[in-house]
Amino acid sequence: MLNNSKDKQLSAWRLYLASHTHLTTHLDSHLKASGLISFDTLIILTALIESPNNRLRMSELAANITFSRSGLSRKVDRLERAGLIRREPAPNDRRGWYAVATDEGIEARAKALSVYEPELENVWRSVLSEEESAQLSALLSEVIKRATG
Amino acid sequence: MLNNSKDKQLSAWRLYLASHTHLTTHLDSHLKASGLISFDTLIILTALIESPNNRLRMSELAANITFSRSGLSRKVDRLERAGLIRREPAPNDRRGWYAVATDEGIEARAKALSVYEPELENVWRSVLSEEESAQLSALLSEVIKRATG
DNA sequence: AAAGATTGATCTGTCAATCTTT
DNA sequence: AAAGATTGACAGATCAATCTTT
Repeated sequence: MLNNSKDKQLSAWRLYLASHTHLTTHLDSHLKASGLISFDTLIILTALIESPNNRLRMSELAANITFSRSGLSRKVDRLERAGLIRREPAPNDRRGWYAVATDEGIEARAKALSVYEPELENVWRSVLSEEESAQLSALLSEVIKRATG
Repeated sequence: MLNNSKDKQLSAWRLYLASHTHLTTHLDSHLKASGLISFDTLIILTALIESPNNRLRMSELAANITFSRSGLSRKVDRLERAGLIRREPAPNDRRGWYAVATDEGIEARAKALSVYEPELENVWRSVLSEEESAQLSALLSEVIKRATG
């Protein structure tokens, strides 16, 4: 009864969700326990720092991120108060703003990565061999490509 | 420079996160657009309904779920107000409570599944072949097994 | 004292409405 | 009128403190 293709998909999906929850909560708690920036903040700073001049328009940043536009405004507010990001007006469009990673933000991200990356490597290595990891990457790239293409 | 095993892991991880965000937001918006229970509620009701007598101790439910214990209390409050769940005292331990899915909750879950499952099947089929899906399931079961075992 | 669960205070997220510029 | 972004009002999540029972 549980053998048809639909149920296979449903159980694959459940595994997917369960593994995601497990891994993210583990990694996130490691960051918090070390008194570092949160995972969300890490993602935002990374998006900025990987862009030219450490900056992205609010709308571009929102597109990279899970948050709604208004949620992002508030998140950037907080990060600005914390000194990790600053806002700059867009030169050619007076409606627009850039979010820019500050030096402090760049440093905070580097510190977080120095905890996060080894731990990610640890966790990942403890659950998948290098070959399996490559297999998984290949599958997921296909997922992304077909989902967005 | 991006060829060592650590960077492979990091990029696999990014793909994993990106695909998760993409798929969950898509599916969740489908539920909301249909005026049905949220995805979180679906997960909670499913956990209850798959347990004996449609019930689980609060602490057991919390273990199945992302939420913190206090977060779960509040969520169950709301679901109780909505009539989808009721609380019953545990017979042998007067500290404890069961969360029990009501008939209305069982029905609401069935309705949500009738939207969610076909859409999940749609999405999943559009991004992975049946063989790929089986491969992914196999990999993820290993992840879960090794992460929790 | 520890376990099961809830509550108070506070922070974060979201929707709809708003403001400014195009 | 539409695009870029923020704000007000409210719902949801989280931490620590609390209460009850073991």
